[in-house]
Amino acid sequence: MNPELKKLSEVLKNKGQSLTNPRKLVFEVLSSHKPQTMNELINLLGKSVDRASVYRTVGLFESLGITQRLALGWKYKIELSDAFTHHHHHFSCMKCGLIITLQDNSDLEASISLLAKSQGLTMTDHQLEIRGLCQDCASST
Amino acid sequence: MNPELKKLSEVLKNKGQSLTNPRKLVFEVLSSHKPQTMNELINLLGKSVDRASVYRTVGLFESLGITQRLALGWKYKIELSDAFTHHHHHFSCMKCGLIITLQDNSDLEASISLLAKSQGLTMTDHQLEIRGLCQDCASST
DNA sequence: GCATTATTGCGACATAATTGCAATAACTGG
DNA sequence: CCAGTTATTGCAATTATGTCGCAATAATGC
Repeated sequence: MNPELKKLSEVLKNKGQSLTNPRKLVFEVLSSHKPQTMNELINLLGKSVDRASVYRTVGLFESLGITQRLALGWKYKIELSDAFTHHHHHFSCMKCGLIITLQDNSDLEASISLLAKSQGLTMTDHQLEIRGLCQDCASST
Repeated sequence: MNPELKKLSEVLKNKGQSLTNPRKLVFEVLSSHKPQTMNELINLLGKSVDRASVYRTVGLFESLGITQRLALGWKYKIELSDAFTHHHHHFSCMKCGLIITLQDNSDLEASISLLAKSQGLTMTDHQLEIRGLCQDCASST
């Protein structure tokens, strides 16, 4: 069992949830692909996991903090949460739809938590999407 | 005609689009309310604008840069774009659903554009959502 | 392994979004 | 300011997306 899957198994067990086949499959698709819309997820899984179960699994994963949903482009997408990947932000190319993962930046993170703190807000999470044109699209315009 | 509406009229005319009543109404609701989900928008407009026309209008507004959609909490919401309001970010309380508008912060904005630039990306737009607990919910826990 | 309990897949339902088309309203030139 | 032209609307039908109850099935603890 690969280490990622092992971690999933532990998280589930900790919360009194079982590691079922559909959950493994959903997790595997999420760990081997970029952020997915629900439909992409459902299509990738084909008939190996039922539509309803995909929704239920994603709902469970979200409530356990295994995945997070975020808005990219125009659709919301699902990706593994920071506990399974490294915290990052996203860039979406509005022309070709390319999504780029942007690595963490301490200045940025500091500004964000400062902003929350200055308003007396308790931040658990945040997400930033930068939209624009990727290098290829920008140069071919 | 109020100045906001005047601006809308100009933008539409510039793009060869007409200023129709439904478009005015949708715009008015958006300028006098916090970010709206499609359904909130549809309900607020009642039978004065048909469901389908609300979708079509929002689609048009988005393509012209009059509105932008953003994911807050778990739902998509529509708001006027930066050209009609001031640039800002959002905080969503994950307990009570409260949405707070966060005023611009130059450090933050600088970090964001730097991040994009360092990757050779052309940024046209960005959005940040901070999630957590508002003051009331944090203190009543 | 076997019993217990949670989870799944299926079909039915509910809600959200899109489309074709005839009726209507907005813009243009006179 | 009016009539002709063209885009836009409202309506009804359709499709897509998400949810639910329940019997069959699979996972866990012993």
